[in-house]
Parts: sequence; structure tokens; C-alpha cells
Amino acid sequence: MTRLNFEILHWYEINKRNLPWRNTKNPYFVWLSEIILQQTRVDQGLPYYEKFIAQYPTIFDLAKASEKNILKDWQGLGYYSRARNLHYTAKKIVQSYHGIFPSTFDEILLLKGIGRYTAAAIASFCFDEQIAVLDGNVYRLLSRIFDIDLPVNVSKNQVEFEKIANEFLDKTNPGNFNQAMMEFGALQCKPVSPNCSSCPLRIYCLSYKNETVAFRPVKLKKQKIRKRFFIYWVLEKDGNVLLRRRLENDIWKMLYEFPSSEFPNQKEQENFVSRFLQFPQKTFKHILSHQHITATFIAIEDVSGFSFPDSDWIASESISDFPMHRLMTRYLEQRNH
DNA sequence: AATGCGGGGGT
DNA sequence: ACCCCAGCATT
Repeated sequence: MTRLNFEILHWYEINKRNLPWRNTKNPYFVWLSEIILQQTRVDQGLPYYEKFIAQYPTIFDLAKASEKNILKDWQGLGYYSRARNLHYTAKKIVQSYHGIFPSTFDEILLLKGIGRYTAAAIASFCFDEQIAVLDGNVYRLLSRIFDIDLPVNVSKNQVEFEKIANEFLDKTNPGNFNQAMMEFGALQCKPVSPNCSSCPLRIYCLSYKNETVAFRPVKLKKQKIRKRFFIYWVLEKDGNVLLRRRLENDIWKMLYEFPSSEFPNQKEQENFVSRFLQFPQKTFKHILSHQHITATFIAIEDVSGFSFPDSDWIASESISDFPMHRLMTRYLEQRNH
């Protein structure tokens, strides 16, 4: 145990948040929490975790649920493939493992929806395996402590970071140390304006010494944002509304929405919309990490002789039974006012 | 090795 | 406008 390890563990004992998945070694609970927390802040994921634990107390409950209901409970959290893989893996563990969660990194890694981070987290938290987790917090913390200028988002460098992380790992209690590393990154060694002035690692931190804290971790380029232009048809007839499910390999796969059309650019969308000014319209700008969507909802009451393939009439009052994406719920919230 | 996948919060 | 978040699957 180095002085650095000790300082991190000491800081953790004093500053750690009391989170429900920290009070258990049940791999089902830990797995569920880790899937929810992938690319998701604790504050955002916590209510979903509580809901899933209440709704599906065991992996058997999750396995026998319908994908539709699981997606419904996941609604609003994003990255919906997480929910589909969660369901797939629950069924897999019940059918092939008699409901017993595999207990080693190598076995856990084979499960769908579980990569190197999540496998290491479950193996170390639940089964005390000596393997370091490597998430955004740990990349940042290691980059700063050792002033590493290797880009963290280049897969070749992942091997090097894993080597460093596993050497750094406190082998006496790997699960606790892994959580301490992530908590330290999340609360103390924050991405922007880290709290160096009160940092117990300051005297050991090479990037602090070299005044490169603000430039660590190094990341290569940024992804380009795609702009998209949608029309949504809100078609109603006899208290029913037309709904369809997105089956394409695209955003919001398997979620429900109104029938839609897409346009290649803003001009074509505006030209089209302008032909329907006699109907109520509402336009939303919806921001995803990787796409900026402009969507115009056109409401036509009592349509007749209008039909869309691959869509179905749904009773208006039961629309909330269907898992939908955030753009849909934004429209529905606005419409109810 | 590079790209796509949500939504919320921060600066 | 840009970054970040308890990453992963696909190509």
C-alpha cells in the first residue's frame, strides 16, 4: 500500500456518498446499478435504480418481464440498447446459469451489454477479484496523477492504462479501492475546475506540479453532430391515435412514436410544413449528444382515408402504456397544457 | 480503429 | 457551442 493509495482510501471513507448499491454484494443489484450508470450520472440514474429494484426484485422477475415493460421503465434514461441487453442477459442467466450470476471477470465479460469496465466492477465489488476498473473517472485521475499525455480515447492506449491501473490497485480490498478511485474522480478530481487547493494528493500529483491539470486527460477530436429534420403526424380518429414502433437501426430503436417523415434539410422540411398551416403545429428542437433534431408535429383531428404502413391505431388514453422517447413525451406534456 | 447510441447538467 | 457522464456493440 503506497501513500497515494492510503490517501485516496482515507478521503473515500470521509467523503463517500451513501448509495444503495454500495450496501450490497448481490451481483444482480450491482449489475443493474452498473448498467444504469453507464454514461449516466448518479443523480440521474438513482431513481431508475430504485424503480427497477422495486419492480424486479430478483433476476427471475426481470427475466420473465416483457421487453415492452422494461423499456417502459427505462423510458427517458437514454441508450435504450442497455435495457434490451439487460433483459436479454437476465433471460440468459436464468436459462443457462440457473439464475446464478457468473463470478469471474472472464465469465462476466461474455455477457451481452457487459464490457471490460462493468465486468471488472462486478468481479471486484461482489467477488473480490483483483482487477482494476477503468471508467472516465479513473482515466482522468490516472492521467493527472502521473501526468500521462496518452489520449484516453485511443484503443491502443487502453492497454497501457489498464497496466497502470492494475499496478496502482490496492490488492487488499480491490472492490473498495475501485469505488474510491471513481468517487474521488467524480467529486474531487472533477473534469472542470477540480478542487486542487483542497486535494490530499496535491503534493504527489505530477500534473499539478507540471501545471497541466487542465490539459489532462488528453482526448482526440470531437464527434460531428448530425442535423436531422422530422415531421410527426398526430392523426386521431374516434378517440384513437396512430402509433408506430421504430425498428430501424437508428436512434430510439424499439420505442414508439407518431408516424414520421424525415427530410434531408431544413428548407425541404419548411416547404412541406408550409402546406399544412391550416392544422395545429408545434416545432421542437431536440438535442442528443450526436444529433440535433428539428421536429414539427402536425395534428389532424378526425382523419379519414389516411393510413401509414407499419403503424396501428391506439386508444388515446392508453398511449402512456407504450415506451416512448423523450421527444414524444415532451410533445405530449406540452399538448396537455 | 472508428462510429453510433440519449438525456441531463455544467461552463 | 462545447464538454462530461460508474461504456458498449457494431462495423
